[in-house]
Order: sequence, then C-alpha cells, then structure tokens
Amino acid sequence: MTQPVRLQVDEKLHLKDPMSSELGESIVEQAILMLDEMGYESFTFRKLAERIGTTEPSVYRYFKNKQRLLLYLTSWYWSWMEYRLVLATVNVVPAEQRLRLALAELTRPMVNDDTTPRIDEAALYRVVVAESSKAYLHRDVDEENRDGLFRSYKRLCRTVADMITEVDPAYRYPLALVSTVVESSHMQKYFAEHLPSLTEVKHAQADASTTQFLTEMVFKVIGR
Amino acid sequence: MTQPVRLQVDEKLHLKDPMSSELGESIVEQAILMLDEMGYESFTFRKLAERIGTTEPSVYRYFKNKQRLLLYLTSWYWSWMEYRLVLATVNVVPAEQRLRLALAELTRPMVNDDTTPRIDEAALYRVVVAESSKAYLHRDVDEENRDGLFRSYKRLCRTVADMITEVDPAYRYPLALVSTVVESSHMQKYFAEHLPSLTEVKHAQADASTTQFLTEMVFKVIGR
DNA sequence: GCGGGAATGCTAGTATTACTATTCTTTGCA
DNA sequence: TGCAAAGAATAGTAATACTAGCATTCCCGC
Repeated sequence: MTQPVRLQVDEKLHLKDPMSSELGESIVEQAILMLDEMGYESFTFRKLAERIGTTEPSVYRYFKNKQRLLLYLTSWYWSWMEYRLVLATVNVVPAEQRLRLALAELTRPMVNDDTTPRIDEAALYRVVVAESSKAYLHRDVDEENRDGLFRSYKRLCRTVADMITEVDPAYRYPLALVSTVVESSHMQKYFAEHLPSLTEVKHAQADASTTQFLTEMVFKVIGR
Repeated sequence: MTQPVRLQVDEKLHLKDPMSSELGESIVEQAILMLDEMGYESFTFRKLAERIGTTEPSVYRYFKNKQRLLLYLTSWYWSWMEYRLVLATVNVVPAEQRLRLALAELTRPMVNDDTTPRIDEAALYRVVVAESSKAYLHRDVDEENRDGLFRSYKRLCRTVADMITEVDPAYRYPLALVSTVVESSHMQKYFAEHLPSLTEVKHAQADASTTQFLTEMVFKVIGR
C-alpha cells in the first residue's frame, strides 16, 4: 500500500547517488538537520562529516560542493511537491477545483511522512523556506540550468500554470504567477517569523494565512 | 535645482559613515561594481581593498563584514526607491492614480542619476535583483532587525501598503501584497535572464512586462 | 579461502577567506 | 612647532572549501 516513494532527482545533482548507500543516506539525513539548525552559511562539509563520523573527502564523493547539496535537497522538495500535488488533484475534474487543491498543496508545509523514514520533512521544509533561493541566486546558475538541474522546479511550475490556463485560457502570465506564488509562500512565512512588519501573516497561523492570501490572489487575478 | 540627494541610511549599518570620506565613497562605489561583476559569493573585502588601492583593515573600519555592506547598499536602494516613489506621487490626489504611479516606480529599474555621481545606479539595481534577498536570509536577521536595520524596507512597504488601503480599505493583506510585489519584481527579472522557463517575462522587455504583470495583479486583487 | 573491485577511510596537504591586534604614519590644529 | 587623534599598513589567526594519494574493508564470484 504505502511503498517508499522513490523520487526522481536528476543524476547530475550528485556525483554518486546518496540513496545507494548507508553513508549517502546519512549525509542527506544529517545535512537537512544541520542546515535547519545552523543555516546554510555556517554549515560545512567538515562539520557534517564530523557529525556522521566520516571524513570530508567522503562527503565530497557524493556532492560536488555544498551549493550542489542544497540544490539536491531543493530539487527533492520540488519533486515531492509535484508528486503530492498530482496526487491531490488526480480524478478531480472541475478545473477550478483542481487549481484550488493545487494551490493548497503548494502553500502548505511538508509534514513528516512514513514512506521516507530518514527524511525529516518538517526540517527540510524549514530549510527550503529559508535557503532555497540560494540554490539559484549564484554565478553558476546558467551552467547548472544548461545541465538541466532545475527541471523539477520547471515541471512543478508548468503543471500548475497549465491548471491556470485551463481555468482562464486568456491569462497571459500563468508561469510568472505560479513562480510568484511559490516564492512568496516561502517568503511570507519567513517574514512572519523574522520581519513581521513586512506582512499581515502571523507566525502562529502562518500556513493557513499564506494559503488564504495566495489562493485569493490567484483567483482574483484570473478573474474567478 | 538638482542638489545631491543625501539619503538617510541607518547609522548602525556602518561602523563609520562611508559618505564622510574619500575612501568611504570609493568603497561603496567599487563594491557596487564588483558585486555586479563577480556576485556576492566571490566578492571579498580583500579584492575590494586591492582594487581601491587600500588594505583590508581599512575596509573593515567602515563595514563590520560583507553581509553588512550588502545590507547597507540594499537599504540605500530601499530609501532611494521610497524617495523616488514619494516624488512621483506627491500632488497626485486620486488614490488609484497614486497607487498606479507607485507600482510603476516600484517595479522599474534604477537608472543613472546625476545627483549621485559616484553611485552606478544601474549596476546597483542589478546587484539588488540578484543579491538583495541575501541581506535578510541569514542567521543574524533577528538581531539586525532588533537594531532597526530593516527600517527603510519596512517604511517603503508601509508607504505603498497605505496607498492600497486608501483604494480598498477592506483588503486584508496590503503589506503581504506589497512585499510580494517588491520581491517578485526582482525575481521575475532574474528568472527572465537565467531561468526563462519559470516566467513569461522576456529578458529583452523584462522591465515593461514585469511592471505590467504586477500592476495588473495588484489592481485585480484589490478589486479595481 | 582467495582475488578483485567498489566503497570508504585516512593523512596531509593548498589556496583563500573572514577577521583582528598591533604598530606606524599622517594630518589637522593649538 | 608639537601633539593628539584619525587613518593606514603589517602581520598575523582560525576556519573554509576544496584535492591528491594511498590504505583499508567488504562483498562478489570462484
């Protein structure tokens, strides 16, 4: 019934598939926890290796560098999100209802899931909220994009953009609207916690308010 | 007529006011150019000092660290944006028209300005688009916020949020909408250049399309 | 039990970064 | 002219982001 979901992440994201070995799984598992605890800037492969009880070069055998590890985790999130989103909307016929469900998924946090026992989804979601934009805001983005490393993000956005087009074929910016919603959902939650003067979203009800704010926004923009 | 605009940036952003000395001005001037050329990660105080013909400790006497320098530049941008925005809307009475003008300013790039001869506004704008979010996405954000270092961003958002409330007093998320617009305007331009599959905004007409996409969005959301 | 290959580990680096303590030099001005 | 204070230079440290090269272990078929 609940088989482990084997998410597709592009081969080029890692040097060696971390899901192919115990050490690789530990790297991913502990990287998520440490990024959540100390943030991207303070996180180093040395600290990670120390915590796992391995050595720096061993970690480098799986990931080219820490930015690539972040991109791997972020891609995992995007793929997982799309999987969840498709699951939530399959068999739902009315286009408007499908879009509403998709937006609810898109703005909802990840929660821990038994099918991925070593991934702390809640921690990963916090990492995504605070750090995911650093996965593309850097000098190597063009090269990484040429190598197809952002395919999962693009696929996710395309999927939701297509739902928007189904509801309102005349709307001209479905992709821009979706990428705005995705990024804004992270940002509003971050602001609610750290810069509350920049949003009405309250930390205590951040998830519900963000979903409401953005769902309402999308449906008003596409005229329903 | 066109006096140099002396923008207010919080004293705590710098250790010593860079506008108080020739060296300080050079630091700001060249930091903008170098951040634009090489990106935040590759930029270092050592390289900056070398380029200016001074030493690392001298740079550290003006700014605590490079993240604080980025925040200084970003705050300068926020202040400058608010100044521009107020200038564009002063004496305009109809609330809807004021908001429209404000949104045009908010999503328009900075262009070079004779009143600030040593600041390359166009370069600074590119830096803001690609790097400004790194000014708050880090561990020290709470402490910096307590010290009031984000006041200019908050003031800018509040100003525009108030215009929204004037047009539609019933709308519940004016601040969230404004912060979404500000961040999205940078993001869409970045995506247009580096990850074009994530937006309909085309690199060649990025500024005009972004203004249109976001202005349309705001007016639909607040029901005008 | 043995040979071979993959996986992992260890040691020991390099170049650079972020930052600082201390000393030296200039300069404004009394 | 003398002197205090501001500013600049020297010379560091600890940590970071990596890499090279070799040693060890483990599991496979034979």
